[in-house]
Amino acid sequence: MAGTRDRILDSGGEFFRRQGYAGTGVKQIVEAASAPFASLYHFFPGGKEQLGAEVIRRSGAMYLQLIDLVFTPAPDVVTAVSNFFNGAAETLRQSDYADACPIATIALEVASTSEPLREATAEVFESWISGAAQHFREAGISTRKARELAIYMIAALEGAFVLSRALRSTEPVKIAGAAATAAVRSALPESGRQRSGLRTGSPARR
Amino acid sequence: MAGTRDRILDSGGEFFRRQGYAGTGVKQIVEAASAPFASLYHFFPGGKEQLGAEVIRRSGAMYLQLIDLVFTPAPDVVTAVSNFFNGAAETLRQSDYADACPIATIALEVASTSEPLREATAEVFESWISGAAQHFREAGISTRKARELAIYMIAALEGAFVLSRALRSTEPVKIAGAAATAAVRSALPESGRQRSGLRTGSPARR
DNA sequence: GTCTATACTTTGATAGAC
DNA sequence: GTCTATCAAAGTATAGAC
Repeated sequence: MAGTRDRILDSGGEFFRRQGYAGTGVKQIVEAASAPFASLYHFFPGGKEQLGAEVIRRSGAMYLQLIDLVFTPAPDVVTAVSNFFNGAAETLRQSDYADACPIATIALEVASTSEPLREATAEVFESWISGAAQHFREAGISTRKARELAIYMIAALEGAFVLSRALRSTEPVKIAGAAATAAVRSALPESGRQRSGLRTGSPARR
Repeated sequence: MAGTRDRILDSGGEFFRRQGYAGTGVKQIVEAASAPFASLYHFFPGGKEQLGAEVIRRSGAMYLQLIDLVFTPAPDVVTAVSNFFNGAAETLRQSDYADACPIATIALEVASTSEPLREATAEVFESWISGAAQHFREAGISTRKARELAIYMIAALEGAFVLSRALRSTEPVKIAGAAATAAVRSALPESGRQRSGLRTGSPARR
């Protein structure tokens, strides 16, 4: 049984992802969370903005776990990237194109309207970039190139989400996935193209 | 002197792009447009949603013109793509990371909340895809591959916008631009890699 | 087409009893 | 921590005179 505070955070996360930050009312959030209205301001004295910031960081941390969950067991990074995009496409389809990135809508909304929230989204994106880059480095890619690939992969996914949700088609995600996969493959060191996922000699991750 | 109706559309476009659809009030729009409040419902009997739909289509048409404006005079499509991303990065920087895609924020907001607006964003994205694909075809790329490249380029740009606005850095746009440029280059037919922009024998465009 | 005024709803947020 | 009641403000939208 999740606590009231957690239920509010979960509920907020769902609404913000699907309807955006400005488009979601705090009353709607607490109602769906089966929480008393006053609890919102009890747990989040900073009101909607504090709730938004915590939702962003919480959703961001969960998505980072998902990245690791896909990359770690994969035989190599190329397969991991492919699986990542394929999984995203499947989630998109199953949710009727509602569930894509948990913070992209908020990120665009608040980028020029709320510094605290903008910073929260920036921290999350930075954590994803670091996380993905780490996996690329472990595949033998240079630090600099690994970060570029990570930024590029996340950008391709985010942009594909925008198109796929608007067009109601998984085509953009699939095309972006193919492109990202190809980019990662061509960035692998020669020796790594056959067994890129090998983690011999690497210290514990992160 | 622009008409009242046009001023309202322009004003709405600016606010929607920067603050999103739900985050912008109609009063704010007409006030900034120096238009009487009643004019809004005179010109847009469908209220905010009709205004939103027209803003989306209007902004989309203008951005399509921008695509053509960048691609047409470029010596080749590779240069065109590079210029396109560089221009976007410059606009982003000059506007303090406020002006990126005119409809991306709205697109994510309405994808699961308003079918009329979602359809408007879908039409716009489809027009951009067709427009960009046309330029790629003229460079000798197959119809199917040209569409894929167009989708991919737009997705990379949209996603890079999300990251760049959140991180307040042009790095993502530049990295995505480099990747998109490379993808287009490698898709060119052998004979076209030296003189890809040559439009000999092509019929009038669009 | 524009003006003033207003209806109605929802918003985020608070007070005070329990 | 939760309840009920309530607040002021902002939201969209409309009416009717000019």
